[in-house]
Amino acid sequence: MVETETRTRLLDAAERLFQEHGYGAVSMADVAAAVGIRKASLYHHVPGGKEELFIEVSVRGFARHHEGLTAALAREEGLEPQLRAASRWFIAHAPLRLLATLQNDVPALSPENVQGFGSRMVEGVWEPLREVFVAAAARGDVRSDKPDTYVGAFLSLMDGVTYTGSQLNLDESMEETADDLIAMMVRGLTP
Amino acid sequence: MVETETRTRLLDAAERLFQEHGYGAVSMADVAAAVGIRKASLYHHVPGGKEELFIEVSVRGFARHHEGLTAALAREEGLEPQLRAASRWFIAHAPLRLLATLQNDVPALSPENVQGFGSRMVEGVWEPLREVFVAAAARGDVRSDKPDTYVGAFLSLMDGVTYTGSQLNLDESMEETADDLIAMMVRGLTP
DNA sequence: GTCTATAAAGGGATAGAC
DNA sequence: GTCTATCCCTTTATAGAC
Repeated sequence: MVETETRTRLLDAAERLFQEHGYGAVSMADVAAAVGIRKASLYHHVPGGKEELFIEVSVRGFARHHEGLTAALAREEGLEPQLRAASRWFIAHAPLRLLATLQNDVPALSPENVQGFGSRMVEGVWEPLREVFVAAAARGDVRSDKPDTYVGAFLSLMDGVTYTGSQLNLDESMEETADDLIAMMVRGLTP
Repeated sequence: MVETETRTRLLDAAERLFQEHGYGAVSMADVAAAVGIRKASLYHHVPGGKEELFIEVSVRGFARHHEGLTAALAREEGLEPQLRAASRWFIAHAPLRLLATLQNDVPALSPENVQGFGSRMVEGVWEPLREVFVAAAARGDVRSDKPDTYVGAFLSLMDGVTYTGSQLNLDESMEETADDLIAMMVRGLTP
């Protein structure tokens, strides 16, 4: 799988479209138009067609998330600072669309690709965050030790932030909203 | 808009399918098969076609949410009990799919229907929950008064619970997970 | 109210010339 | 590597008989 210049542009364009509209709503013609070539030419770079294109883009994206998230988390200490760092990473690479992708796009894939997608997602974003909550629990910073529940919660909240932030523009920035939610997670709404 | 018997069965079947697979993934043939009639016959009951069907189902669903949610909230006092009651309502009528619907399905609708969908959603689920947080703030039960942020947070968390709960089965029930998340929201992760 | 038949459009994918 | 042309299938929706 050689990485030619056009192929990279193709993946970039497809990634942007999939992220903005979702897998099902993007046609190969849309991708081709974004790259500036004809639909049929896409199949030279991605013989497996649309599904391969989506998987390719997803794998690349999760690898980037793994790298960036891990680095961002390593720079901070303590639960709240680490979650804030993670939020900044997600906001800078928004929108996450994790729930929507899992519910709408993934079921359309072949079983092997569903599995591949899932494991890449776990490695790329779930595991790094899981370690944050596990470490916090080990320090006695969290009341009950349910790291997976909390990772799910954090990702749901980030999904919500990047969506509502980009749509209804409240008078807060996404970063401020994220900080509010993280404060809520860590310290609670009760004064 | 007379409510014949078949029409109701049609709406019920469509609602189940849309909720399970999303608007885009459900074809009129799927709906027809679920009802037990031919595709073309659907257009007798819903002349506006697929989009009208989706709107009809959504409006009915949000009205039901408004009724049930309001009643459930009125039975409880205090932030945490009210949120637990709301979670029970959503779990019993799962899955919510709110984020996925907003991101994947709604953009495919006509502008008027987008607006209609949005306002029904606000009236049906957002407003009732908003009042909970407003009241809690008035009682001094929440640190900072950002009801909309918290409604968004709560709904994101509920979306996550009903999804992960129905997929990866952790050893907890959806209700238990919801209680964990509500405790997190209200009292925070810090011991 | 439900049916068969069919139109019309769009989607993914391939063949083969250049 | 990219093009034009085309195939094949699915989907929404309509026409008109019963």
